[in-house]
Amino acid sequence: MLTVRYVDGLSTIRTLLQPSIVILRQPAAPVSTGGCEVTCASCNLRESCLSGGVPAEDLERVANIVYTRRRIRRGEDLFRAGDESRCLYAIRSGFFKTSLIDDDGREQVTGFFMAGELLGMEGFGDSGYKDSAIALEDSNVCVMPYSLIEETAREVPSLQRRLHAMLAGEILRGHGVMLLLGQMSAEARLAAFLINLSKRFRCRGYSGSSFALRMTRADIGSYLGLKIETVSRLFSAFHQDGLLDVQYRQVSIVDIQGLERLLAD
Amino acid sequence: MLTVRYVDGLSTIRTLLQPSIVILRQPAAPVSTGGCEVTCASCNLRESCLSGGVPAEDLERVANIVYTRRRIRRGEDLFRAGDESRCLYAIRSGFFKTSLIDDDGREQVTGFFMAGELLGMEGFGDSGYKDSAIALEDSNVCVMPYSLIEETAREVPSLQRRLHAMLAGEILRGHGVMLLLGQMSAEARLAAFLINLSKRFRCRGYSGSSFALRMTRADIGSYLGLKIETVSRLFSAFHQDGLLDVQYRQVSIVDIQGLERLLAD
DNA sequence: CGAGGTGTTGAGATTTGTCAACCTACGTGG
DNA sequence: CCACGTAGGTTGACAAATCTCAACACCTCG
Repeated sequence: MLTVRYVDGLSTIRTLLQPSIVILRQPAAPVSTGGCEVTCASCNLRESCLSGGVPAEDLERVANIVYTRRRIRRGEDLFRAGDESRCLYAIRSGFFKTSLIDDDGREQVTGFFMAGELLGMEGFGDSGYKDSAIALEDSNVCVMPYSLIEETAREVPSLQRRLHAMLAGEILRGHGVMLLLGQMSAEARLAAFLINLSKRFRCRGYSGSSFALRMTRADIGSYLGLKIETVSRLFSAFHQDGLLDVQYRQVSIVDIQGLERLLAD
Repeated sequence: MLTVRYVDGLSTIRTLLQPSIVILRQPAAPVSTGGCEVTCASCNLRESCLSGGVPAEDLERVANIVYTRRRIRRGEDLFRAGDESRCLYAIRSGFFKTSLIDDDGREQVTGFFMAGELLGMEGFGDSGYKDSAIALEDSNVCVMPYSLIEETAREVPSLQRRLHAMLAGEILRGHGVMLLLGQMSAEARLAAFLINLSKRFRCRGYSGSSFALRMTRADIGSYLGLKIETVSRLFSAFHQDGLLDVQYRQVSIVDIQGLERLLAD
């Protein structure tokens, strides 16, 4: 069974649809979003998204994978551990965190995701989601059922390659976080985190030196394996050392090279 | 370009082959390994491997993905960061670690892999391997070029599903390690590690309570984000607390429930 | 405009790391 | 087959990093 949720006004409604065959019959015409037609071909996030590297002639087939779009308000979840929905999500706008909660109630934030990035890759396969994705600001996503992706990937090799590359990239990102958590000092972890955010904002055309953090100190701490007091103290220390200006969530990187030097610790 | 290595006697020879077209022409008949014909259908690791869940009628097609087999001696690498070989490996026998080395020379062991498990999933996609896989004992692997896997996956949906499930599973495994590194005490990390090893040995028909560690304390420490002295002290403490018997690499779990209680710390 | 969530700072405790000495097993070569 | 060298493993004393607990400040949102 495939569960698709959509947001209708204030309430999140879960609707149980027929399995894939129904979805495969969807005409999948460009979905109108507030009167503005959007397809992959006209999306400025195309290259960083699932359609990246897919030649123009296959773009329409890829665009048809987008079964619908969803708006998620800040604080709401896109999916949650145990959900039966079997979809991949492309972030059109907004910001998310994903996290895993273990039997003893400990939360590990496993990643932060922004526009053009994919969410829900870990749910591919039989077992459904084991983690949750929560919007840290009002967001829009393209909803792509696994079944449709797989059907299309069988017929469009460039999409298949891209999908595999994205999955492999997510595995590698995980390895990088392991290295961060396993080998780096608290100072180096926060520096790496800020440098990474900075780069990702810059790639999207935003300022890489001045940005607002979308997450709390608790989220940062969980992601970096540190307590919030430690995170807070490190922000203060970086500020004192002239590496950045911080005012709550507003961060301006003053000395990026200074931050990079900290990575070695 | 696709690089395939094979072991011939004592030396590892790198042979540059033509790209995928050559490989696709391989007859891929059952490869003889020391006089014993092996295919996926007759392999007792089939269900945990890439062919898991693939119905009998498709098994031959999946078996044909195995381009060759390789023997890796203890200490040798199966692949290394920067290698151009683009293959997935199924471990037929033996034991491996994978690790990532950063610019400052820090090594993070990202996983330990045993018979029936896949290696090299993170290399799918364009960028090649960024990490290395090193044999911790003499090992045998099935070599499956990505190009062949992808071609077959387009035609055999059950294989495609399985592949995606394996990739997603590897992403999730990474999230679990993040939780371990980010939230758990040293004690809990080692306990979790031993419990995990125990389960995996048991699944393979070996004793889950008594086994030989294939890796050094340094490998364990790197994987768990701890120094070797800490790992060593924890082994001694577990021994003193009657949780296990340890003699260097030989471990016998005496009180598995006691170990499980430690997970909460 | 007030309450609760979020963030900061300090003092002291705890965990883990560092450095150093030493022990043990293994495998290599004589 | 034995001896020896070396890699791997253990233990202790001490240092350092990070956490804990507690008090308080700020800011945002209803």
